[in-house]
Amino acid sequence: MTGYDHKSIEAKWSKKWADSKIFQTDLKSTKKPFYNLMMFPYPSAEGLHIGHVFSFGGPDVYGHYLLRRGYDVFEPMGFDSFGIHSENYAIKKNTHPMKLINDTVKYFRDEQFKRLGTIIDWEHEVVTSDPKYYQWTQWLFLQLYEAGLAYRKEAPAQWCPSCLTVLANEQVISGKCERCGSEVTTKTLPQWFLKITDYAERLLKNLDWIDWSESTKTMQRNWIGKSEGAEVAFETGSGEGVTVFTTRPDTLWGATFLVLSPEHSLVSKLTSSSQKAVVNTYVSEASKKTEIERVSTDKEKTGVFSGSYAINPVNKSKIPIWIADYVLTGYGTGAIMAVPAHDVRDYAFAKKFDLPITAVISGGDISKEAYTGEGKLQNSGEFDGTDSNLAVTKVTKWLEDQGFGKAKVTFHLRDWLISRQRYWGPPIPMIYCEKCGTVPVPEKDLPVLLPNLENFKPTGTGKSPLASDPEFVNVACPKCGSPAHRETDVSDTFLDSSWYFLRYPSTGCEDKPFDQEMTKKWLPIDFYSGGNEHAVLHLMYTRFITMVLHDRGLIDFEEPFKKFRARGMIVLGGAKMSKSRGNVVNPNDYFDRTGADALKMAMLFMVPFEQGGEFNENGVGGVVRFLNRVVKLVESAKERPETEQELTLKNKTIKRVTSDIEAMTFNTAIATLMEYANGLSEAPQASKSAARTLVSLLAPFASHLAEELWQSLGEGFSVHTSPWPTLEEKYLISKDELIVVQVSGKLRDRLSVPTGSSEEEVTRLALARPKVSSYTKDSQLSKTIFVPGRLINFVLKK
RNA sequence: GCCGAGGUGGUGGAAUGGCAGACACGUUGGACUUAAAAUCCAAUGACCGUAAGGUCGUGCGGGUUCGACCCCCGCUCUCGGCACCA
Repeated sequence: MTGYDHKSIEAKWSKKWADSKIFQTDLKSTKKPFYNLMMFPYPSAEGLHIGHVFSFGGPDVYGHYLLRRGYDVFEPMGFDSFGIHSENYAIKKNTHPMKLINDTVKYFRDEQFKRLGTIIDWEHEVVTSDPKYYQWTQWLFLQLYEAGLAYRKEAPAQWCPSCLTVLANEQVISGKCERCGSEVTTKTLPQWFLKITDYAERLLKNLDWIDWSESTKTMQRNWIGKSEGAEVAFETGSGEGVTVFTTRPDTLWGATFLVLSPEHSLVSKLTSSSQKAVVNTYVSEASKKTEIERVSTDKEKTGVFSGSYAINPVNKSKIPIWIADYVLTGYGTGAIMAVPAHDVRDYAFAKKFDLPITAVISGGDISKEAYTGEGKLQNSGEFDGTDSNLAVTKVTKWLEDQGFGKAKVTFHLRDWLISRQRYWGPPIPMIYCEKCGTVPVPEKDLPVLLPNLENFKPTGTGKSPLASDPEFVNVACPKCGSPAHRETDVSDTFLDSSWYFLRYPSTGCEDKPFDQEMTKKWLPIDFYSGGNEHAVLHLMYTRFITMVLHDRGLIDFEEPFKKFRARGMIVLGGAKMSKSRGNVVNPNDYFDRTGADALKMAMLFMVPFEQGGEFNENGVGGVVRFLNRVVKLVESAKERPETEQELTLKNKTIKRVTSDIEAMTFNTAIATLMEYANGLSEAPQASKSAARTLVSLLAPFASHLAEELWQSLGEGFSVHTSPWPTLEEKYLISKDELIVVQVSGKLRDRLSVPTGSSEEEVTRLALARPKVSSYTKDSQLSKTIFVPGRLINFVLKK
């Protein structure tokens, strides 16, 4: 395919841009700061694939656009280089991650990123595995510890048998490891947790006002999973009370047995001697099951009788206590009151073990199935006849008065488990001393350097490879000086990325994680974009960390990202691109064959940015053809006044492209540019003025080519000499007879407007007009003008 | 099961309640060429018709409206998230 010489043009301009530092923002002197952030990648084996061109290209177009609107745009980039992804790749390559990471970062940055034509400011690069960075990740951990938000607990945790480490709740998807897809099992180890649950209510509440993609907010809301109900205490014969959580206190009179999870702390105490053997067997078997086996809904319920009984406080009936793994340890109190008549799970359990079922809500037929709908209470003492939906609050209040229980809010969100029994991460900066107990590493001793271990592979024993290095482990206690040992687990990669956006403006800072002045000036982030696969991972963690730093008085905002938009994903063969699936498309081929400009534009033209979709290389040729046509059009442009047709088209184009870029609908922005070029091509020669506008509007998308074309039309870098075009004249009504048919939806009205009226005039006339009910069937063309608060629809009559 | 987003030509996708299918891809025909590629021009939702023109068309069934891809009700399918969360 012949055409413009993309190779030399792109090489020429990326060099000139780099040499002149044109896209480096002077962070101190800026007047109109705009922090444009994209989720940074982890530099693993595959390199950037074509999906990255899409996900980085889109927000970068926005950055280019803002520059031309006069903003000082800061668009940094970095690498999330710690973590299991990178470590696993090193293992596969039989290299050491410390060596490997430099090569991969270099490849990503120099061979791939820098060819894209972005406005990324590489002077502020952040690499999370750099001690200069992770020193502050460790500092962050100490901050959390000081705030009482980091604690160590021996607890059963979700263990990935392939990654050989425990995982946070968020990193287990349908019982499988988020990273490798293995079914997780349970392992009990001492673990460090961060108390994100303390922030559950705030994390939920702020979702009401932050400007984020609705899809992301919904996922977070569901994940936080607030449910309101009551805690009720049941007495047992042994003197140990069992507290349960329920969202249906109105069904309390129908509770015919209690169920404890196998890990519940009272299991052994409440097991009678005759049941001991059975219970022990059941509990140990439950612990061996994988998460998948335990939670699969279609599996038959299992359980054993503990041998003891509890008293239902509301009707004093004696009910048996069972142990079953359909009750989860980590949710609520780990124990439930079973109301088989009105809960499908309890119903199935009661049927299987032949336990009594008592209906306490009218409606439904409990001989067939559980009735979970609404109705009137029955068999419920003084509450008989009350509507069940009203009874929830009434009974809760009554329980409080009687001292049986209290209102309680429970969240699905669990504390964030950050311990990883792996090598490639920042060591958790804690020391265990026999005399002083758990002692944090003093800030002055940071970073706790990750030792260069030859044998860094995961052990699978539940201990990190760091435990095998005596030089690392043995340390003097910072408090008393006596022999002590270090924590040997490293922290979760998501802790690294939970604060990286704070570091970018302050990368030079040696003595603190982020500079106060810079942070005030540049944060919170004006615009952030990335994938929804991080909705409950990275995006939840960053919000939590930001709130903590805010509460500690270190920053003055509590939400890190003013605006967030989730981009769609580019898939191939219906699947996410990954090396293991063998469906990775490398952009470098296209850089050589068609140029980065064409590739980036083609990707953005292919599918709506927030939706994503299937990669199809057929579209790339179309964009190349378009760019070639633009080159010809600009080359043949003539110095002459713009025609009326050119003017009208220009106004329409500027309007549309501007609003499309702001709405991240790049596909329609590009279509509009194509229409503009097509329209200008109708005349033998376009005017130079029109050509300039076209090039200016094209610049964010095909930056190298536009720069080259701009040179042929004028002087200097386009970013300085080609501001974003604005509508020079008001949107004029081109020809006579305009009729308004509709104002604000239902109202119907008609009026003629003189030729040459501006938007304002038409609007004023329309609003001043009393409404008339009439309708023209011969109305042919229409256009809409937006006036604050009202939509006015004009129909042009032929 | 629950929550969310969707269903429009051969394909990707456009359309504040107002000409459905913008813009592309593909296909077909034509021009240029010894030929091909590239490029340019034309056609391209389906059906009927030589044509002018007509009929039907946005997952299915209803409704609101002068007018519905768009709003409302009920279904259905696809994709994403959550899931024995009490």
